[in-house]
Amino acid sequence: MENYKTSLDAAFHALSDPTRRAVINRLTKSPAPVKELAKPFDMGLPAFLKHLRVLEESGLIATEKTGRTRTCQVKIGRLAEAESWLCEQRALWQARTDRLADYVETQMSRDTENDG
Amino acid sequence: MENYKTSLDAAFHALSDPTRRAVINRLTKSPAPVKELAKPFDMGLPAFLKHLRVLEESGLIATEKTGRTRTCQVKIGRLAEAESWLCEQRALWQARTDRLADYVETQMSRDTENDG
DNA sequence: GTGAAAGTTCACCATATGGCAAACAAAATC
DNA sequence: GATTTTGTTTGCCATATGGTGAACTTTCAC
Repeated sequence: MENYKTSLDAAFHALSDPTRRAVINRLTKSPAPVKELAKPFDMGLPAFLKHLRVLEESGLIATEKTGRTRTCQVKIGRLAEAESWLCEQRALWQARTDRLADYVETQMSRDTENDG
Repeated sequence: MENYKTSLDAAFHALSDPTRRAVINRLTKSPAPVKELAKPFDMGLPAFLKHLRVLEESGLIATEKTGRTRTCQVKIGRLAEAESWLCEQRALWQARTDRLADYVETQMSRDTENDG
């Protein structure tokens, strides 16, 4: 497995796979054991366990084994970190487009002055 | 290059690399040509171009060549799509924890009734 | 205590990723 | 028109990813 340096690397990587996103989506509704999580997917348990491990190592889910079943649940913090990063980028972009709109407006009113 | 089925696959994959996230961050401030974008990074142009292509194929940026320079800019829509997905998951999780809190509260008040 | 259930580990495979160096193309500059 | 600048293509490499089947462990139920 690759060593993702930052938590964002690992979180976004984990989210880039549809199986893993579906698992997250399922887990937002309630915690669940491995077998139930794996049921909707057309792949063997070993492959599915790899996905779970990617999710766990990214910090997007936590798992705990009691008896012979392993229960998984979402850790909302990591999800929120990723969301924050995206929000920040959108805010920066928005700030720029706002400044640009201001500038264009200023130019237009200046042109109007010159015309009048 | 892998064929990501959905735009979310491609977007999250693109965002899982620190170089590519840095490029997005830079581009939120203003469009820029390839060479300027590549300057902060300790890698050759060919490697950097691969990153740019991943970003472009994911729809997170658009590029246009005029003369010998290629100018890149953020496409905010894709960023917003990814953010929306995360927001949705958080909302689902929140809804559940709210229901859970309600339930616990109900149980507690019932217990109090039984106690009194 | 036998057997099924739920995970887990292992060895293996094809393909994708992320980097390099070198050669090339096209446009701007002198 | 020779040179530099900017980007592009090509071939190559090591490692990561996402899957498989087979063997194994532990726990639960009978």
